[in-house]
Amino acid sequence: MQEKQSSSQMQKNINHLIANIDEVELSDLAELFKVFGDSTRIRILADLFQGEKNVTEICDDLQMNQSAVSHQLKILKVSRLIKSRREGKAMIYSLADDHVKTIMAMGIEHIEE
Amino acid sequence: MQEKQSSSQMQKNINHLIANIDEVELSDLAELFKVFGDSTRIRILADLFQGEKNVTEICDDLQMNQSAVSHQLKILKVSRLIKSRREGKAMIYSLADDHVKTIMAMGIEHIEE
DNA sequence: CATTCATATGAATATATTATCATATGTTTG
DNA sequence: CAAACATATGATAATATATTCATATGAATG
Repeated sequence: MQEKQSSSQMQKNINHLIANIDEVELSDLAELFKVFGDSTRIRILADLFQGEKNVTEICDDLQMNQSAVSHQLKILKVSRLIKSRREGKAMIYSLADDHVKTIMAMGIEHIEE
Repeated sequence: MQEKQSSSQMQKNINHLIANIDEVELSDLAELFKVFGDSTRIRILADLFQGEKNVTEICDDLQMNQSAVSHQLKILKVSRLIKSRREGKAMIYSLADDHVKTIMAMGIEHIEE
């Protein structure tokens, strides 16, 4: 039976959850944030907030060379932050899910204080 | 006058907010995530979820040398993710605010899928 | 006030990461 | 099916980052 929790109760659970997280998960967590921690990659993510785009469009938007962009797209893809599909010659990239949005929104809140 | 928003409406605003974020803020955002993106630093943060601790305690918990820990504490401090106060000879560190918790919780949600 | 304890810091080394260049792969089209 | 277009990839060089070592700073205490 799932009881609804008060906000402060939920906060306590988060504390407990994180305080007791194992080393492997912490390492995965660091890896995840490392992916967000590069300005090329975060610019790609922000760009994809406008909607799905192919590689050429992303290069144009960021004013960066295609190879550099492709390398970073691969890292974002492996980390499951973006997904892709082929459309003819082009590869169309888009954000993988809403976690990307939430994580970035939290980050923005922090820096805007 | 502040109107309450539906969840989907809020999501749209976040999209718009991030899609139109300027280069400087994106760069700051990358810097912020870079701080989370190191396993020593994230282990320190997780350690501090148990409550405030001095440097020696953190070193013991992480089984790491004092200098390495101090260097990383400084980075966390400058990024305003932790705060410190002196207590006699010791320096007591603690998490700066709830954003750290929220950001890490979002990250954990992502990797646990 | 000299010593000890706790922490911080600078320099150096080791390691990791990114962008670039050259080229390969995959897809369409004449 | 050869050429053109779109993207991916491997190697390399440039740069950034973390840890270690040695030492400095700062506070308590006999």
